Amino acid sequence: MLLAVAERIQSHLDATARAVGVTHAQVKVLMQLDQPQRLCDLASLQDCDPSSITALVQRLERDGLVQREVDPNDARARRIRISAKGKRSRQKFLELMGDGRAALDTLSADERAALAAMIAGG
Amino acid sequence: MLLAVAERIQSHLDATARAVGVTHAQVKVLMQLDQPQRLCDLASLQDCDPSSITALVQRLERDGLVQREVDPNDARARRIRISAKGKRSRQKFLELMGDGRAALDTLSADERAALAAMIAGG
DNA sequence: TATTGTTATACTCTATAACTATA
DNA sequence: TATAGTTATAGAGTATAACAATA
Repeated sequence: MLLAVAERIQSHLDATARAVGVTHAQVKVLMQLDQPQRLCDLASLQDCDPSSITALVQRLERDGLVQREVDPNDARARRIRISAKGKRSRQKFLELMGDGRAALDTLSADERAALAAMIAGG
Repeated sequence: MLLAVAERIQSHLDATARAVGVTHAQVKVLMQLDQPQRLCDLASLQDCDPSSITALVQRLERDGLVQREVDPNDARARRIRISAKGKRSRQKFLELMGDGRAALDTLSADERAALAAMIAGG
């Protein structure tokens, strides 16, 4: 049941990202770029392999949503910075997404009550 | 916040599926095979393109988790049936997954209360 | 030597378009 | 003509392994 809700939120998230012209994974990265982040830090935050982030960031850069710059403190590292276009995409996504409550709209009152009790009592 | 919980459940789901040696998408299909299903019905249930299900089922069949048979009522259609091995994988997944409550364990009591209120009142 | 990141490669999921076979 | 399914192709996400540059 909790799983069904998670699936529904996930679908809502995917659809919203698509409406903005980005993917779910790309949005997750954009969300973490309030400050420029090193690539390895992004990998830690997303709990995935650095090579995956390299690929992801390459697509974000290709689409003009981020810029890469050398870390002034470590010539090995790259800092990823969100662009103006990236900020617009992120903002648009958040507006469309709301707080995710829309994903609960398909649940009945009974289902919502049961779910709330489960979470509160978990 | 709701989104964070959904992400956490999603991760738990992915990790559990991986532990059983299948993918999240494959488990979702196995869950819908209490009765044999036609491929086009699986596509509807998963809300995805039939060609995606064709590919997915090919991998499930390769791994011995399902069998395909011609629908006796329609020579165009194929019925997908879960195998004994598939049932064991599904069972193991459900046992490891529990009811998904484990995904809530990282939330504080305050967070859980806030989330429960949001769901109940949504 | 250890860390940061990239490249090469491979696999899964997904979609679109063109196709075959059957209804 | 419409429906069920497949194949070809492509793009995204992910991982492993081997590698280069820097610390």
